Amino acid sequence: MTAEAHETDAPSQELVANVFASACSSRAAFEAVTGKWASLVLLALVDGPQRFGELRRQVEGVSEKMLSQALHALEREGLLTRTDHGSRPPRVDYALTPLGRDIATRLRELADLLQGAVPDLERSRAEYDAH
Amino acid sequence: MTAEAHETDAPSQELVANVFASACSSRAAFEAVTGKWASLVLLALVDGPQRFGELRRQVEGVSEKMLSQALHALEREGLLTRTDHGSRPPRVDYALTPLGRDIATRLRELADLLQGAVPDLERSRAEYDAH
DNA sequence: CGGTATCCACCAAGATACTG
DNA sequence: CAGTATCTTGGTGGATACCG
Repeated sequence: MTAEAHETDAPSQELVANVFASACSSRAAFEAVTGKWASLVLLALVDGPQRFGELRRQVEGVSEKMLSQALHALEREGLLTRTDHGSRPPRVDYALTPLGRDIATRLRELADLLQGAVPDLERSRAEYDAH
Repeated sequence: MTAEAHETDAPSQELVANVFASACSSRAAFEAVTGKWASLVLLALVDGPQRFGELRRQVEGVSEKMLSQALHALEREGLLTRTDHGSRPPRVDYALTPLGRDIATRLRELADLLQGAVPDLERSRAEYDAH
């Protein structure tokens, strides 16, 4: 199903996509994009293409397996492209597509917001934990 | 640690927060915010406060347990407030804080982007799956 | 360098039942 | 209505080893 139909017997699809609907494609894409590692990978690529190893080093804590999975998933969604130069030693570059760039830009804003709010966040947590 | 220190023996903290650093508070907040259910809850509250049951119905597929956990986590981060009216029958409202609203707004933009890109996403997936 | 394959531990999360 | 408690399982993701 391309978009959500809230009318019975709707003749055309494409009425309105809805992230809240568990069957909507945008919900799946949203979950893919906001995934633990996928979001950080998108973030890392905002400033330009990167190689596998560069990404691995930049995204602290990611394993090769998880990075590989995240890259495949994002490529599948059409958010990034994989370019194998077929050289020795091997060189593979990952770059954002236009859609990927749009999304990554929003994630960047989100991250900037949170980075700037670190003192607030820590105060709030401490207060909550103190009951 | 409040922010990341990339110099050895840095005398003051607060240099620069970095989502890529696994020990940075902003990374934890980022993961909390982009969590599967938390992000949808924030999204649902953009248009105003909601009750537990309303959220449960709007966020399709969420269980009471997961919703409860997500709400507690977001309250801890200071992104939403819980208001118990202490009445019978019980009524509890959840509303975004200013910071929560900022974050939810970015998530809204992200969701809008993805909802509008549904046809692209589905085409890309189909092409990828066909090898 | 840029990955894949396999094994396995752990925990996120669903189902269910119960309470104020 | 607004949750909490307990149990159970399947998938996530880390560790390790190996391949082009």
